[in-house]
Amino acid sequence: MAEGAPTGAQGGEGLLFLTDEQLRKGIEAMFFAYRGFTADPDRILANYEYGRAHHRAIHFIHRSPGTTVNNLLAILGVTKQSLNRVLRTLIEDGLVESRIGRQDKRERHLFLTEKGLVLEKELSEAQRTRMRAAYRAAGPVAVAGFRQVLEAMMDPEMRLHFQVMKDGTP
Amino acid sequence: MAEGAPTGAQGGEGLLFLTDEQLRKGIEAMFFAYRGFTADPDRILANYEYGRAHHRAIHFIHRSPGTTVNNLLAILGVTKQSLNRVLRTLIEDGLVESRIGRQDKRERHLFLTEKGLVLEKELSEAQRTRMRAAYRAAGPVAVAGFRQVLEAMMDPEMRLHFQVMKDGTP
DNA sequence: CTTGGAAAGTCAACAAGACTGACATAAAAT
DNA sequence: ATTTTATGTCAGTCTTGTTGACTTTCCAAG
Repeated sequence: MAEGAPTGAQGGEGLLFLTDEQLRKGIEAMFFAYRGFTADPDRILANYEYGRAHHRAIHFIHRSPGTTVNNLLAILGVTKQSLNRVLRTLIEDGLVESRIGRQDKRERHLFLTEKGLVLEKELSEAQRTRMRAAYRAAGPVAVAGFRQVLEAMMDPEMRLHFQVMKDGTP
Repeated sequence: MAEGAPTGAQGGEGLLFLTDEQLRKGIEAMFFAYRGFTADPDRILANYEYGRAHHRAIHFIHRSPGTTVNNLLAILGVTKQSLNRVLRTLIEDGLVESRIGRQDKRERHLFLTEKGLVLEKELSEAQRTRMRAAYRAAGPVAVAGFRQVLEAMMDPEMRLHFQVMKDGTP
């Protein structure tokens, strides 16, 4: 198949096509696609001397302005020390602003600055361009399936973070 | 999914639903799903003091027994120094066998040993189990779409590596 | 009001896994 | 005979992750 659509054994109820071969192809597809998925931002980040960790922080701060460090930790699944190093450089470089919480002054609320928004846009537009091309090539029905499988593949805890974000109310 | 499937604007020709919002959801879905995708093998590898790099080498050697180092380099997209470090430990530990080529004696052909096959099976079964659950939950049509979008997202060069592998003739 | 504990930050040390660059060896290709 | 290719290796660097120990701030419960 030049396409990855299970051809013959598919009609029934989605049992026959779950061969180890089919699953292995899915696994490799994830591997190769994720490489493509990160390739464009990685190239951009190299120009700024940042890495993927910076991109992730920028993405989720943009996604949920005012989010706390702890929130970010839960989403990113790294240690606070690791995140802190990244955040510190972003704050020093003036891409992220950290505001002490008004109710709880222990918390830091994170926002992108103008400069941060510029880099965010550069990164996300590169990534969206590839995603858009893939979506266009595959078509709407395929995209719906793509999203369904990805969501089913997440850890339940991550699925919550994801779903919360889906309706735009962080 | 609860939704994620573009509902209204989808019927037409797959243009209207490509909003930045939809694309951003796809980007986050990739991020969270890839985390789930690697979580189970990562846990297993930790017990053996191996990392993801070892898993990748094991996977592709299993996939294409007798593959050369150069082949592996092209597929994995890392430097030879990086791959060599991983291969060396796998060979030392008796998981991988390196045989000098018969036609071209410069080449090393790589094979999993019995021991290597055991770890490969443990890793791939964990990964397949998650993939199988996701496929079952989403259904065959979704799986076809999943594969289509992933393939469209790959770099063209990687797509070649992937397609070569799809028909079982490495 | 005092104290316990949570949230955040910091410092230090370390490891995996990527990178570059330089160099070595063997064998194939020219 | 020379060049190119395939592989391996040494040395050094960078990013990003880890643990562990410790401090500061501050909310909240006793």
